[in-house]
Amino acid sequence: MDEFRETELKKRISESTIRRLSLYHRALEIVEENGSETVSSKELAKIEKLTPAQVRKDLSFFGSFGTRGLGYPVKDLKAKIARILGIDRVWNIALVGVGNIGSALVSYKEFARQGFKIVKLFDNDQRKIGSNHKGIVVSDIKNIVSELSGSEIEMVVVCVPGSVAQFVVNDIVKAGLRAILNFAPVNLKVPDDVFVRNENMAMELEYLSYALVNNHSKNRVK
Amino acid sequence: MDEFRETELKKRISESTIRRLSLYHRALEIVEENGSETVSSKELAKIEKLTPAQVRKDLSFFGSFGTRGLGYPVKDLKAKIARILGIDRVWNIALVGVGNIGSALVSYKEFARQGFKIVKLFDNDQRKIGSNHKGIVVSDIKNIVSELSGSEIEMVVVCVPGSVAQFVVNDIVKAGLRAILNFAPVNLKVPDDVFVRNENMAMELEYLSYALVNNHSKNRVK
DNA sequence: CCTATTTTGTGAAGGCTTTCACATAGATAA
DNA sequence: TTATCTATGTGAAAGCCTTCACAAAATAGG
Ligand SMILES: NC(=O)c1ccc[n+]([C@@H]2O[C@H](COP(=O)([O-])OP(=O)(O)OC[C@H]3O[C@@H](n4cnc5c(N)ncnc54)[C@H](O)[C@@H]3O)[C@@H](O)[C@H]2O)c1
Ligand SMILES: NC(=O)c1ccc[n+]([C@@H]2O[C@H](COP(=O)([O-])OP(=O)(O)OC[C@H]3O[C@@H](n4cnc5c(N)ncnc54)[C@H](O)[C@@H]3O)[C@@H](O)[C@H]2O)c1
Repeated sequence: MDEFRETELKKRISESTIRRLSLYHRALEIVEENGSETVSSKELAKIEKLTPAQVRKDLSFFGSFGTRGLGYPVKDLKAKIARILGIDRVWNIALVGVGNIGSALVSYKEFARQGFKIVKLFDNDQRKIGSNHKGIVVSDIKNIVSELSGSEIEMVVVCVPGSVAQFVVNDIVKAGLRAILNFAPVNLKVPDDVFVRNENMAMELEYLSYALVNNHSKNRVK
Repeated sequence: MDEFRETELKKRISESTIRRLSLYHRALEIVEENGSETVSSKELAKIEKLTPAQVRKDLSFFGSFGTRGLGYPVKDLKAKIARILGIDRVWNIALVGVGNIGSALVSYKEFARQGFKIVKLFDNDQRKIGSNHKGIVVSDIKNIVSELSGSEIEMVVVCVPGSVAQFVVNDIVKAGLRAILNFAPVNLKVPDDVFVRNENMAMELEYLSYALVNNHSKNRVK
C-alpha cells in the first residue's frame, strides 16, 4: 500500500512538483463542490493557472490516476494526493510566540479543518504564560524541550522575534522535532534532517516592488 | 543613472534571482551591524545558506560591484540592491480585511521601517468601519475604487476570506493598481500587467507534512 | 617591484524542469 | 462492433538555472 512513498520511487520529486500538488488538492476541492465526478488536466490547470502538460507530468511521477478520454476521478485523485502529501491524517502542532502573528494563526479555524491542529502554545512573557488562547493555556518557553520531547506534537510554528528565533529552534531540535514553519526573518541553522519552511512577507513585498519598478509586465510594449 | 533597470538589460532576470537579492539585502544588514566594511560572496552565501558562485552570478547580472581579492563594499552593495529592488523609497500600501491576519500586519512596525507603509484600511464590517487601528481609520470597502484611484497608494494587501477575494481584487484592478499581496487561499485572476504574490501558509504546512512522511532528509540512510 | 594570495566575474558544462507532441487507450455513439 | 473522439501518459526536446573552474584583477607582504 506504500506505492506513492517517494523513498520507494527511483526519481527524485522536485520541490515545485510538491508545491503544485497542494494546488491540485485545493483545485480538486473546488471541483468537488461543483459536483463533478471527473476532471481533466486542462480544467485543473485552468483553476491554478498552470499548463495541462504540467499537471499530467506531476501526477505521472506518482502513478496513472486518470482515464484516457475521460480525465481524473475527482474524489479519488483528491484522496491520492492527500496520501502523497501526508495530509490524510491529523498533525499536532505547537506554536511559539503568541504575539500579533501567532494569535492570528491560533484563531484561524481553517488549519484545523485541514488536519493541522495547534494543540500547544509557548511564550516567555509572564503576562501571557498561563493565559487561555482559544482553549489552549500558554506554556512557559522554559519547559519547551521537556514538553515536546516524546509528545504527540511533530511540527512547530515559530512566531517569535528574529533575535531569539535561533534559540527557540535549537530547543525544538533538542526535543527531537523535525518540522518547523518559521515566520521570523532569519535563516535558521538546523541539522540536515530537520525541515524548515520560511514565510517571508517582506520578501514578497520586495518582489512586488521590483516588479513595479521594472515594469515587469508580460505584455508590456518596449 | 538607470544602469540597473531590467528593461535596459538584455537578459531576463529570473524570479529566484530577485528573491535571493532580498536575502542578500537582509544578510548585508547583519554584516553592516557587525561593523564590516567589506564582505565576500562566501560570507554572504554562508549567512543565507547558498553557494558563493550563486551570489556572484546573481550580482553579476546587474553589474560588477565587488573588488577582486577583497569582496564587496557592504554599504554600497546594500544601497545598490535596494535600488534594484526598488526599496530605496517608501511604498504606500492599503490593506483590505482587518481581521486576524490583517490586524497582525497593521501592528507590525518592521514593515514601515523597511519602507512599506500601510496607510489605508478597508473592511465591510460595520463594527470595524470608522474604528481606529494603529492610527488609521477603517474605510468602507464600498468606496475602495474611488479612494484608491489616483491616490499615492500603489500596493494592496488582501486579507479577506477566499470567497470574496476575487471581488475585492477586481475593484483594486479597476482602481488602476498593479501590485497585490494575497493571503486568501485562491488563485486570483488578474490582467497580465498586474502582479500578484501569494502567501499560502497551508501550502508550507503541507510541504512539511510531505517531507516528514517521505523522510526527505538529505543524509538519510537507504 | 615582485610574488603569493585572495576573491571576483563569467563562459561553459551540467543538471533540472517545463513544454512539446503523439501514440495509446478508453469513452461515446450509432 | 466499428468509427470517432477525447484526454492521458510519457519519451524527447527545449529551456532555464546552478555549479564549475579558471583567467583576471586587486591586495598584502616582503
Ligand atoms: N506581525 C506581522 O505581521 C509579521 C510579518 C512578518 C514577519 N513577522 C515576524 O513574525 C515574528 C513575530 O511577529 P509579531 O508581530 O507577532 O511579534 P510580537 O512581538 O507581537 O510577538 C512575539 C511573541 O513572541 C514572544 N517571545 C519573545 N521572545 C520569546 C522567547 N524567547 N520565547 C518564547 N516567546 C517569546 C513574545 O512574548 C510575543 O508574544 C517576528 O519574527 C516578526 O519579524 C511578523
Ligand atoms: N488567520 C490566519 O492565520 C490565516 C492563515 C492563512 C490564511 N489566511 C487567510 O487570510 C484571510 C483572512 O483570514 P483571517 O483569519 O484574518 O479572517 P478574518 O475573518 O479574521 O478576517 C477577514 C476580514 O475581512 C473582512 N471582510 C469580509 N468580507 C469583506 C469584503 N467583501 N470586503 C472587505 N472586507 C471584508 C471581515 O470583516 C474581516 O474583518 C483568509 O482568506 C484566510 O483564508 C489566514
